Amino acid sequence: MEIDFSKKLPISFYQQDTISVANQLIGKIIVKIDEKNSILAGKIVEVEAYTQYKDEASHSFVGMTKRNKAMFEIGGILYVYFIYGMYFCANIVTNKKDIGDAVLIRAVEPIFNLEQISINRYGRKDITNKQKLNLTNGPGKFCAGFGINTTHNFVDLTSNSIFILDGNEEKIEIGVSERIGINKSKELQRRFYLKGSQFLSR
DNA sequence: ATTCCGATTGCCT
DNA sequence: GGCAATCGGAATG
Repeated sequence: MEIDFSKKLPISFYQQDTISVANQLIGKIIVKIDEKNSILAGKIVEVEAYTQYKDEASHSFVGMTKRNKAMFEIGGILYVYFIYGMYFCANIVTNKKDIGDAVLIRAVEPIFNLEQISINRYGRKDITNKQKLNLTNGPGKFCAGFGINTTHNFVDLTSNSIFILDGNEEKIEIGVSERIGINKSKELQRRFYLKGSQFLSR
C-alpha cells in the first residue's frame, strides 16, 4: 500500500469540537508504521466520544489524574490506557488544551497487512473467515491487532508512527447510539458507526 | 494498606 | 444469556 501523506489530517482537525471530530473520524484511515517499517492500516468504522463535562463515563470527569493526563493536552495526540488487567484502549485526543476530551477507537476494518494484524492477534497469519471478521472489531482487539499499548500514550498524530488519512469521498451513512460497556451517563448518544459495516463491535 | 471495579474479551451453557 | 480472567487506577481508611 502506498501512503498518500498529502491526505494526512492536519492538527487543526483534532482541535475541533469532540462530537464533530467523532463523526468525521468514521470512514477515515488509521495507519501505524512500526519499528520494522511494516505498515498496518484500517478504516475506522466505530468510535465513541468522551468529554470532561456532563459525561460521568469519561475518565476525565473527575479531573486530571496520572492516567488521563493525555486527555487534557491539545487535540492531536493519542490517549492509551490499560483496562481489565489485559487490554488496551486507544483514543484520539480532541479539543483545546486543558479540556479533557477524547474519542475512543472502537472498531476498524483491517485494510492493509492483514498478515501482521493476524499475527499480532492470533500468533499466526492463516486464520479462519470468522477470525478475519474479528481481527479489529473491538477497542481491545484493535489495539492488539495494531500493536498499540501504553508506550503509545501521547503519540503525536502528525508524526509518522501513527496517523490518520482522509478516506475516499464516498457518501457514507453514520449511525448513532448509546455507548457500550459503561454504567454512567448511559443515555448519551455518543457512539458513532459506519452503517452496514461488517466490522462493528456489535 | 485495602477495597472496589472497570470505555473488554472469549469461552461456556 | 452468564461469567471468569487479571491488574492497575482511584477512592477510602
